[in-house]
Amino acid sequence: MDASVQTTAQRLAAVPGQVQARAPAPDALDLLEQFGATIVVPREAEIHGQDDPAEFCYRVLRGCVRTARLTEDGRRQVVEFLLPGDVFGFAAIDTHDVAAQAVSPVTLRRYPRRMVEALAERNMALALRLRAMVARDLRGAYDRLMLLGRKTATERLASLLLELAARLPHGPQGRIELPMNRTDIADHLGLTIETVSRMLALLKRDGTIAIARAGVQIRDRAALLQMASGPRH
Amino acid sequence: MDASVQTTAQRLAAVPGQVQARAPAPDALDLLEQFGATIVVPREAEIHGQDDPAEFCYRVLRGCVRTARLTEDGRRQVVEFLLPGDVFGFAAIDTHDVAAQAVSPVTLRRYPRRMVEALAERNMALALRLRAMVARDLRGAYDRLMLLGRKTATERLASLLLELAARLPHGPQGRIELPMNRTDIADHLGLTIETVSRMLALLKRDGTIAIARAGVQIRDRAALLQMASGPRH
DNA sequence: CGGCTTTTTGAAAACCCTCAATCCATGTGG
DNA sequence: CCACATGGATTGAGGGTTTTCAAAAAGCCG
Repeated sequence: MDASVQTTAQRLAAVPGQVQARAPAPDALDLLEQFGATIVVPREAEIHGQDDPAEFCYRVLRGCVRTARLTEDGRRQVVEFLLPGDVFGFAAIDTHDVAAQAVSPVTLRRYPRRMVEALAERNMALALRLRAMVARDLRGAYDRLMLLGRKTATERLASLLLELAARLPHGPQGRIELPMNRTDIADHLGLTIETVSRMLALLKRDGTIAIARAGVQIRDRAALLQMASGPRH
Repeated sequence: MDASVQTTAQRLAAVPGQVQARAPAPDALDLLEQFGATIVVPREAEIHGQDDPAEFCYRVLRGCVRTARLTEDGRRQVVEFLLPGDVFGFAAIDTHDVAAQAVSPVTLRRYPRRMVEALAERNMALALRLRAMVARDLRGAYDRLMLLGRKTATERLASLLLELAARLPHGPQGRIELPMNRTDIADHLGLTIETVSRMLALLKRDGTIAIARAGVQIRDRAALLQMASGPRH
C-alpha cells in the first residue's frame, strides 16, 4: 500500500502508542500527506525558532510540543502545548512568530509550506480548513489573554488541568500524565514554578485532584470547573 | 460620482478629521466597498456581542473601538483597541469570539460577511489579504500574551504608550490624545485603574512622559523603549 | 548508593490590589 | 455667574497574593 494514499486517520492509527481510535473521517489535510515527511525530534530540541522563515508546518504524531516566545532578557511565555493530532505552523505567512520545541521526545509529520500554499490555491476545502485552523488558534489565544490578564493562580491551574484532561489520553480512574514539567506550566500560566507547585498542593489538600509527580487524577471535576471560571459566585 | 467605485484610500481621505494622507495604494479590500454601509455608533454602545453570529465585519473610519471578552463574574479583558484604518471581525468563522464596543463616538464601514466570503472564494488577492489580516491579529495576540504573562506594570504601560504613539495621529511636540479611559487601559493591560494611574504618575516624575488627563507626550522615547522590553540588563 | 535534576516547602519581601478619600474637569440648575 | 452634582482620575494607607531567595525532599539514573 502506497503511503501517499493513506488517510490522515489511518496514518494516525498506525502510529504506535497512539490511543485515540477516531473514526477515519476524511480531512482536507489528507491532501498534504503525499508531501509529508516523518521526523523525530529529541526532548528539548528546537523544531523551529521564532522569526525563522516558515519553510514547514507540522502535525504532532507522538509526544508533546510547546510554542513559545522569548524576550531579550530571557523571560519566556509558552503560547501553547501541542499534543498528538494537533497541527502548528500553518498560521505563519513568511516567518513563524513563535518558537517550537519538543517537550518530550516527539514524532512529527512535516509538510513544506510551498506545497500547502499551492494546494490551498486550488482546493477550496483545504483553504477553508486552513482558515478554520487559524481562527481556532486565534480563539485559543483570546482565551489565554483572559487567563493571563484576569485570572488568579488557582484559576489558571484549574483551567489548564481541565484543558489537558480533555486533550490527553486517560489512564485508569481518569489519570493523566502531564508531559511537561513545572517550568513549562509556569511559563504558560504566567506564574513561577513555586506558585504552580503550591497551587497544585492546595488543590490536592482540597481533595480536588490527586497528584504524584507528573500523574494527575481529577477527583472533583465540578470543583475544578467552578475554580476555573472564578471563585466569586 | 457613484460611491461604489470609490477606492478605500479615496473614501478614507473623504472622511472629515481623517489626517493620514496615505498614497492611494490599491487594496484588495476595495472590492468590498460596493457592499459596504457606513454606520455611526454612539460612545460606549455595543457593535457586536461575544458569540454573536458573525453577520458583518467592519472597518473603523473615525473614533476608537475596543474588542473585549467578559467572564460570567464580570471581569473583563480588553483584547485590542481599533483606530481609523483598522478592521475587525474578519477572523470570525461563524460567531465573533470577542465583543466590540465604541470607546468614543465611532463611524464604521460595515460589510456583510456573506459577501466577503463569496468574493474571497473567487478572488485570490482578497483571500490572501484576509489571511494576512488574521495572521496579523494572531501575532498581535501573541505579543499581548507575553505582555500579560511576563511583564511588570511599568513595562505594560510603556509598551502600550509606544504602540499608541505609533498608531495615533500626533499633535504639536508629538502629543497624542488617548481615546480610551483608565478603565479600558487597565482591562487591556491586566491591571487596576489605580495601578495604571500610579505608573503613569511614575513615568511623569521620571520625565519620560508628560500627561494631562487624556493628553500624553513622550519626552524620552529611548527610556520608554527600554522599559517596554524589561528593566534588567 | 551517590550525584544529578526536579519538585516541594518555608520565610520574607515585593508588587499590585483593595478600600477610601481627595482632586479635578465638566455640566447643570438656581 | 456661581453653587453644586457627577464621573473620572489621582493619591494614600494597608493588606493580600505572588514572587524571591533559600533549603529540604523526592525522583531518576549511573
